[in-house]
Amino acid sequence: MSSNKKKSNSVPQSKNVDTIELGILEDVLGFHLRRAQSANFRQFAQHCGHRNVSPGQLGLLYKIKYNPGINQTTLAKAEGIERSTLGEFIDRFEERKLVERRRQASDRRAYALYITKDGEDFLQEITPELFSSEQELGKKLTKKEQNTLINLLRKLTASKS
Amino acid sequence: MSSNKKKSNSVPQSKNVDTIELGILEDVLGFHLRRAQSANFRQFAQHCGHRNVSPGQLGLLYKIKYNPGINQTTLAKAEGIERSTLGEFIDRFEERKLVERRRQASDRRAYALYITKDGEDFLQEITPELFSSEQELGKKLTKKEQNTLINLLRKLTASKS
DNA sequence: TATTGTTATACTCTATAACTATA
DNA sequence: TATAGTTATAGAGTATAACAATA
Repeated sequence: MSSNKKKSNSVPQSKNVDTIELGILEDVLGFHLRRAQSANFRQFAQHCGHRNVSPGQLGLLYKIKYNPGINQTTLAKAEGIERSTLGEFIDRFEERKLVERRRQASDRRAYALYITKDGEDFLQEITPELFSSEQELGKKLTKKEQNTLINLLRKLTASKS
Repeated sequence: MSSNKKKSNSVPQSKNVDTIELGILEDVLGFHLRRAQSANFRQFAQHCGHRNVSPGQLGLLYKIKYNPGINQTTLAKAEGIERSTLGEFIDRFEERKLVERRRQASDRRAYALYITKDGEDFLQEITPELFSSEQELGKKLTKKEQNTLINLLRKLTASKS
């Protein structure tokens, strides 16, 4: 190593992640939402990753649990995804015996979706882990701030103004 | 259609998206973050979609602009993605002449990244469209609420407690 | 040996379009 | 004709592992 280069310099060789300049992004809500979502994903993976579901999949399971008999088109709309996309998720849930499709006499085109016993057990097991993930995610905020945040996000996405 | 079925019923055939039960999800921050992010993505697509960049890509472009000479490993860490993933984004930016890789005499393994003139122009054009997207995203909140929301998200993701 | 970046590969999430069965 | 769901296909974003060049 030549003498005019120092390995330990007061200026770090690579900028610290904490000190990267964000410029205009600093005031862009969408940017902060993405970043928060990313943090959430990380916590979720850490606490619930071993269950082999994504946050989105878990959301679907809860929605099926709380809306028994819902059909795929309705659920897809509620999730903001295409029917074809949802169908594949339901396929995988069915393979894992977490969800059941039942044909309806009233409309034999549609499936009514139900959480199975295994699905209920699965949710029972993952729920405390989800709460751990939530706690870790929100640990830099007071309880009051967490409530404020959730309320603002609810208001942001409310379909009725 | 048999007489014991009514087409127009007081109960809608498919549940309204607004009325789907969320149960426990109602109080899960991660769920609301995902939903807000999804709303953001929709607004972004509507206002900036014709520019052929995703919110994540645009974030990278701004970061390169505001951190000229940053290297790929540092940028990847700041973005929370793998070097290999980032490399592909930079490839595409370079093909579009938005970003330039320059070899450094000081460390010939690394590239220093710079926004090009075309990249600057691109950002200049898209920025007002991003602001429109932001405005639409935040329109259900007062200006004060928007500020509160951003501050809470900043606090949530702050690396220093 | 360690680090920067690339390449090859694969998986998940997503959409679009064309299709079948049913209404 | 319209709707519920499936299938085939494609593209974006992501990661892992192995590699070359350089430190």
